Amino acid sequence: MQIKDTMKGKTEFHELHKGRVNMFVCGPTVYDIPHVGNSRVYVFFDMVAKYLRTRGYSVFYLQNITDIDDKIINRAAEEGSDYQAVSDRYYSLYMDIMKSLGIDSVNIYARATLYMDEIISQIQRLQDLGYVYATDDGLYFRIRKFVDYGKLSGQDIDHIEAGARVEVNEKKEDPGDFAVWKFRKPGEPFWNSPWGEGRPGWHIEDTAITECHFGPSYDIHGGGSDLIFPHHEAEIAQMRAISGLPILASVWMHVGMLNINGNKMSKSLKNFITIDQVMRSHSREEIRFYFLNSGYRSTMIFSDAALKESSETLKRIQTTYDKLVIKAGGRASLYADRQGISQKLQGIMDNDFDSREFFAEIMKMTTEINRAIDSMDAESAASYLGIFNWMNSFMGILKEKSDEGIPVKLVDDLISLRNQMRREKMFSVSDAIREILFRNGIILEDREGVTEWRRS
RNA sequence: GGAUAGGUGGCAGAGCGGUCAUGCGUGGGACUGCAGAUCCCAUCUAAUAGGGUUCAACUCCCUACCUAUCCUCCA
Repeated sequence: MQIKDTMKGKTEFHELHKGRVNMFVCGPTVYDIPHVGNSRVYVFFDMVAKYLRTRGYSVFYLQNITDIDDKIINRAAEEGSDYQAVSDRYYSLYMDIMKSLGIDSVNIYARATLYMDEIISQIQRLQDLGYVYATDDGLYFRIRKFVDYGKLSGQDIDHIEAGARVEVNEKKEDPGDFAVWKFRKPGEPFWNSPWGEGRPGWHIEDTAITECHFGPSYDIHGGGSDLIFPHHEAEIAQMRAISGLPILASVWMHVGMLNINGNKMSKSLKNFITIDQVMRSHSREEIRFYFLNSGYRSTMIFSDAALKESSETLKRIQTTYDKLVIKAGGRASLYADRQGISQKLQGIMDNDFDSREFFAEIMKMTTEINRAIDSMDAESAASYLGIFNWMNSFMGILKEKSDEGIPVKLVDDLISLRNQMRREKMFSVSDAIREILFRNGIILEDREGVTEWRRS
């Protein structure tokens, strides 16, 4: 398998422990409703985890939940409740949304506040090694002591414009130094530590969590491309300072942003559309396909038109799939892929999860199937169906229709009655039968003198 | 100012040193009592501009211009 690493470019993937992939993806800060842009990252890595599993890897997918942070505290203050009420509410909302997007590949959602001992232990070790110093408002990491700081993002510390966005804190040794522990301010939640009451910095949560589950290094680290600097640089600096190892993660994968009207969709710009809003008018499958049918690293332009367009495309795949189900009598065969199509598709996916190219190939296959379906035997249909099912096991873009509803025998009988009416040119009756079946979830299609049907 | 990723047909969007994906849209055709679905054909001699390398560049190199993201809140 080849995976494109943010720093090294496309490289052959070698897992650290044979057959095992430890993957960590930056999860949300639970202070608000997730928006569409956030969802893209989680849908993508859900696919990655599932695909790697179909390739035989035992994947441990770990995601953090930042449940203590300035924004959570601010939110709690705004609404006059406490931070736990806020983080609990948005955590469970996040989980609901993940569920409705079909994201079920994560092994552990790790809440930062449950790892306070590990966080304090990391800070302690960093301090013992001389990487951390105290000011009157917190403990900071000396970025200049860690020589590789900036390597991931290609940044040169001396060219970083201090205060480009955030006010310079004069008490720090270097404007780039970041907090690993923030001392308690009046009214804020706090934990005890050897340095006094306070709470952890943002970056230390993740390294504490990953060290706890994976140790000092692991295979894949994923997240949105806006986290490359400084968040992921900080993680690398913290963990490698402690471990002395040459890497934190073997591969760094970053998913592109979602743009809306020429700008990044973000909470601070207030130009975001929440995912539950989109889910009101689009199915889980449509949303997943929309994200997955594009290169994961590119910026995506979000619009209703684009979403609608990709839904049209998906409908073609779904319709073909439904026809195959009927043709194959529901029997799928994974081992009858005589043309080696799934092998070809796998080769495409093995090339840095090239889902865009993958779907281009799926569309070609769809056209071929549609061309041949009328004269296709059940065995071939079952073989194609096997490919679709395999694809769906990691893409999650097809609805599997249940056999519930009107029994097949009754449908067949009604169709022959309707066709008799048609022969007798009693079209009002035949159309009425079609309409009744439609209202009961059966779509009829007359082709080449034969009436085919499928469940809607 | 620095860093990163890009600029492809009406639109969205890949890959690739020669054969120019894929989808959507639009127009036409086939099949149909109608509808739907599907197939076929067309839209297509697409590549920000200017240089260079090459037998050959959309693909590699250089310059300019433009866009997005990051420069310590962000997925």
